[in-house]
Amino acid sequence: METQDLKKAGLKATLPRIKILNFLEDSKVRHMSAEEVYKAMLEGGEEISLATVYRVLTQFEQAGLVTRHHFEGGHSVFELNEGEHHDHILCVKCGRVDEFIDNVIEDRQKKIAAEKGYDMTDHSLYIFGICKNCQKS
Amino acid sequence: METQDLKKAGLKATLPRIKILNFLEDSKVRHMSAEEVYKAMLEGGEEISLATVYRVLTQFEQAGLVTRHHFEGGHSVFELNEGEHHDHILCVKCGRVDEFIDNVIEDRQKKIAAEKGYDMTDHSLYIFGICKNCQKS
DNA sequence: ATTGGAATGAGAATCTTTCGCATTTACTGT
DNA sequence: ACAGTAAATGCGAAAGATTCTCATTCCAAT
Repeated sequence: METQDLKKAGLKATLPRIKILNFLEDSKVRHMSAEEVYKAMLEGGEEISLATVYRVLTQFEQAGLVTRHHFEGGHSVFELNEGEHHDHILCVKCGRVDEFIDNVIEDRQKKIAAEKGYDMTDHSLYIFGICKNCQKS
Repeated sequence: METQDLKKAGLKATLPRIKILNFLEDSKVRHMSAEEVYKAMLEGGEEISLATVYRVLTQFEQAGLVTRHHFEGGHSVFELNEGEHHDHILCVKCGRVDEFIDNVIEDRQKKIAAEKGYDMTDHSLYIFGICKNCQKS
């Protein structure tokens, strides 16, 4: 029940929040912009305002339910937090996204932050390249 | 002579481009938004249009003269390419930016790209944390 | 000096995201 | 179940960053 998840996260279980959370959980696509969530809701016959989608996604982010990624072109995409932390590798030609976890890198980052006198809170790592498919063409 | 640098980069040596390149080279600050470059030019008594600043910075990016970073809040900053590649660690409180290079991480990235079948072209790594100064307060 | 094509200036337009405020909704105690 | 209250939503307007349009100007090769 999503209601429980929301309350656990300290959020009132309102209809828009339940619908959006549901949608993110059911969606096959892992990275969605606010606009895409909004459109998908409308197509699903749900009445919702774009402003609310933004508000809810921001709240979800603060509550730790989703992660916001800043992509090119000045727009953000959101990703439901499930399973472990991971980083991304993406194809600059077709936009394909893969995920990976690498403990060596994770550890080095902590070490570097410490060396520089930082108390590390987070990090963001993207590898860009050309995926197997796009290399053929 | 900046004129040469521009021509080498395949760009016509126009006044706005020369002025902006000059400014980036002389500036103490390494990371500048288009708006900041624009304001600095105006204050320096140079007549220039904001649209041109954007155009020129984008061209510089394509020509490999500068690197564009996508920061929070949906705005970009530009950094003159000089010296070696490096990554960034930044303070989430005061916005301070430090730089670092770590060959262990660089190597792991190449390895990961290869494993996933990607031909790696680039990467982007940011560590976020609280800097020494901000930890006190 | 002349000229064709690229670059610029100015402001409008676009895109993403946020804000303000009137209305509605969800939780609390009755 | 019911009313009260604070929080959440919808809507359109607004903001901020970036891009576009097109008339004018500049560069560089002749």
